[in-house]
Amino acid sequence: MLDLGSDPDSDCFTTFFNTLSNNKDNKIQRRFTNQQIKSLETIFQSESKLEPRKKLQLAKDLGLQPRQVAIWFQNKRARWKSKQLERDYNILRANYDSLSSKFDILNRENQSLTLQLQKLHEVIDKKEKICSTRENSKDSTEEKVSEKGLGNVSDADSSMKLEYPEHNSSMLVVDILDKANEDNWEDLESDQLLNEAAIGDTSNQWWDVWC
DNA sequence: AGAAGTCCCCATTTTACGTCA
DNA sequence: TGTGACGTAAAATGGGGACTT
Repeated sequence: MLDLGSDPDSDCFTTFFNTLSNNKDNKIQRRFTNQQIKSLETIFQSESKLEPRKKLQLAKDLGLQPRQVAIWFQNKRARWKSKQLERDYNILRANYDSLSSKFDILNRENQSLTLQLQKLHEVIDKKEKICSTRENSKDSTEEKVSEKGLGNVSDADSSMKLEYPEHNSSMLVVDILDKANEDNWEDLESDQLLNEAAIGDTSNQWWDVWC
């Protein structure tokens, strides 16, 4: 290997070296000059495939064999394709990461909502049992009063009225459901609903006024 | 229809050259 | 400072498919 100690990127060096190689081995030059590369790159930017006539003209202009020009364009297309593949991969990877992140957020939200729903079902069941017990006990008392001749009580009066007292700090579950039934229910944030339902305030729960 | 020529793509090899111990 | 091993990019090769004549 010749080491001339000069800038290997300079045209002078390359030309000189190629000349040496040509004279020594009587072969065509192996490395193209910077000027040749520049011309080839410029044309490649506008057309990645060369027409035969243009190829011959370009080879003549650059002092190369037409076959060399054709090979250069083939290799250049391969290199460009490889780079493009890398760019596409990076774009797809970024999109995937973004979607994956969103999926994780939605998944966690879904788990949280499922848990909250389960708790609500448990509370409803519990309260319904309590209501049922109280109603039975009230009915038996009224039967006793009626037997003592205090008058008949109409069904309407005896039926339990579901009255909601004013409750500023919490939203009733029916309100939540009404809200969810609106057209824009998708806009409701789960956190908002949970906050409005005052799940965390055990001293003043909406289900305390259920009966 | 099929043989010959040409071009291109693709995988692979060869070569040039920089870096580092 | 010289040198050989190694890695990498570029140039070249060869096989095979598609197309034209």
